[in-house]
Amino acid sequence: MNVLSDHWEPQIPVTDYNGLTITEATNLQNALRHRVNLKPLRSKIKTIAGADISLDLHGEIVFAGLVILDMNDLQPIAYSLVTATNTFPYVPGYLAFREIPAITKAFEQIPVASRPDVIMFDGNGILHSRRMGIASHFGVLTQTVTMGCAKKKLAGKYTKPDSYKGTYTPVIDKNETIGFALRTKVNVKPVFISPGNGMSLADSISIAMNCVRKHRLPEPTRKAHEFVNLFRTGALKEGYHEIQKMTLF
DNA sequence: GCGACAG
DNA sequence: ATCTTGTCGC
Repeated sequence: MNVLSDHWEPQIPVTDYNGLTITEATNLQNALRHRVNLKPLRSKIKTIAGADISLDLHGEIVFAGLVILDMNDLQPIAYSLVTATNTFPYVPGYLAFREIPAITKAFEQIPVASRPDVIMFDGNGILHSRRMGIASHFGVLTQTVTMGCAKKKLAGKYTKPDSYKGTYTPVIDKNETIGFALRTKVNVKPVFISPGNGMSLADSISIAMNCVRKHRLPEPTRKAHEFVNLFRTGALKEGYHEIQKMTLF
């Protein structure tokens, strides 16, 4: 079956991009972009996960993970960690092909009943020249609600938001708003927020702001980065784990 | 041709 | 992304 076919429905996510050429990758992005859903979220979200990867010295082994947080207090309640072999090089605009295979593996390891309402990626959603950043790509493949939070701009133009925390400006490409530059900390470089799939532009900026605490990066992405690094250095083990809630008495 | 360029 | 030391500031 050809994944580029218009009639192909994503049931079992395609996660093997081994040997794909950039031209083929571009074609896949152009085929998937029409499947992105940017309608407003309908239900209130209870949990949100951060997704990220970490690489070993040579960049051959991928340590991937998702950390699920309770939306109320942004505390981690579970995490899923896996390793995978690296197959695709890093090419700006094609990050999805490098990270999605491993992240999908980690996602599928989470029991269906425990899967997060939203997944925040360390990268972009539609803030991409073909509107197909890693968050949108993953969201379409797995039919999940996703968004992106990148540390650097990938596409579009924007004016610097004011130095105050919580201010943001639109990132515009071809006369279209594709995301926002959000100041999460006073006098600190903004982060770039965009919807991935299953939510609107307004939803993405709203959720991002609700996930910011004391740091530049929103908690989901920050925790995901922290956990995959603990995994790479051996402090955490592969698998799906639930975190016991701290009881005070 | 030149500048830009997620992780 | 990863490696790497000190330093400035809350």
